[in-house]
Amino acid sequence: MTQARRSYHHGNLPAALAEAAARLAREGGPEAVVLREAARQVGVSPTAAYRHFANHDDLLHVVKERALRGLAERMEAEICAGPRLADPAAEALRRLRAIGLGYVRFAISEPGLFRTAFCRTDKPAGVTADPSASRPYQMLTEVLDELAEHGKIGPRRRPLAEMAAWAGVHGLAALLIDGPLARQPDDVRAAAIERTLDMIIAGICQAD
Amino acid sequence: MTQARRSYHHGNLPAALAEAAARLAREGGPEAVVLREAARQVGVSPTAAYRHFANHDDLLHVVKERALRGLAERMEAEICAGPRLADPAAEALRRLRAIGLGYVRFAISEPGLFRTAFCRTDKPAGVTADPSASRPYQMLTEVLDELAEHGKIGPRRRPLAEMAAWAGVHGLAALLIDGPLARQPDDVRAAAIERTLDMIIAGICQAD
DNA sequence: TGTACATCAGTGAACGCGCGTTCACTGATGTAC
DNA sequence: TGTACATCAGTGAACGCGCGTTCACTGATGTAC
Repeated sequence: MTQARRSYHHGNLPAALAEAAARLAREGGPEAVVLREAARQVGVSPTAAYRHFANHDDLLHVVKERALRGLAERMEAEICAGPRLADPAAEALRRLRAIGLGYVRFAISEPGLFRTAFCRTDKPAGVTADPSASRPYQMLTEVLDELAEHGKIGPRRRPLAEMAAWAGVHGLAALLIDGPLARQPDDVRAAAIERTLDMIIAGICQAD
Repeated sequence: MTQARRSYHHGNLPAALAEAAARLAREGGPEAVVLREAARQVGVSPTAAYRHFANHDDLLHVVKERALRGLAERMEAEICAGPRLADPAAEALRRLRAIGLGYVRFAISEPGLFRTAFCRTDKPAGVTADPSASRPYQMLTEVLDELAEHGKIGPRRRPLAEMAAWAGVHGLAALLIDGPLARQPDDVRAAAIERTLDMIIAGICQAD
């Protein structure tokens, strides 16, 4: 895989194991992250993994953080995909929608990783530990602040708007991956995404 | 447990096993639904379960349907909890909110069952199979139709409003059970619920 | 530059565990005459 | 009412499986003199 110098026995086992584990998560979700299988794929004995990871949960934890990073990147990418608007309020609205769209698109294109990003682990990770420290959450807060600044969100409605918006896209992702929207034709799915994003934006942007 | 006639060896093993399995799900979610443990709790050999359930997935499936029924009942109860309003549009709005509140309250009070209700099984169950056939979904559709009838929802916004509303409460439930709202103090959780329900209602009820 | 030694990444065999599932069976129940 | 028999709910032992994890080890790497 990596052409890094093979100075040591393997070269870079921790990274190789994490990558294999991430691949398992990608294909089968958090349940598929099996320490022995990751070692097998790397061509190493299971014991070797314990040189670099405390235990199975530690490995899963690493994959989880990686998945959260992937989600964040997708959201940022979606923001950058569209043209910046001149009107600052309109630009903030565009960004809010882009963030939501990135969230749900990541969930659709990488359901295994998405499920892993929000799976239960012993150690709390990323979002679960302190969401406000995570990059995507900061972007969301920023956008909502701007909307409030430009009068799109009433002062009394500003608090916890992050959670409301998050709930909307998270639920949408769940319905699309596992739920009733999973087996719907693509046009219905797309329409449901539009309708839900509309709901979120209209429901968030309200005077007091 | 049940004082039913002990006409047969056990009396009513299928029901007893389903009940035990439901108890496991209630306490530990879908992962905790273990066929051998259910048999153990009922005081019967694991083999006996196979007289009444095709396999493990079949048992889980039964618990899942049961959980979905519990969710539906909670939603109905929440509708009945409040006083009926004279104005039909206001009454429809009240019901919409009550349905959402019932959904999230069930998730909070019975997280294990809630997670089981939406867990993945081989056989598609209840909601997943055909949501429109389920009782709560019908209630939701009914309420939304009334709102559209009274001009609260524009005709072009009516389609897929069910999914948008569902996404909102489902995501909220997820954030409250596993996510960032799980470890927040009760007042924050309550405020987040209010804020999200407000968002859903305002976002659903819009003219074209 | 060469050698002795400490370090540490990886091995191989084994552990206990608990699961879902199957087998041939037992013994209680209900039924036909 | 009594008896022979079919039915079928439940037993007990065992299966293979794959997991996470631990043990004492080997052998390659880097380092001090």
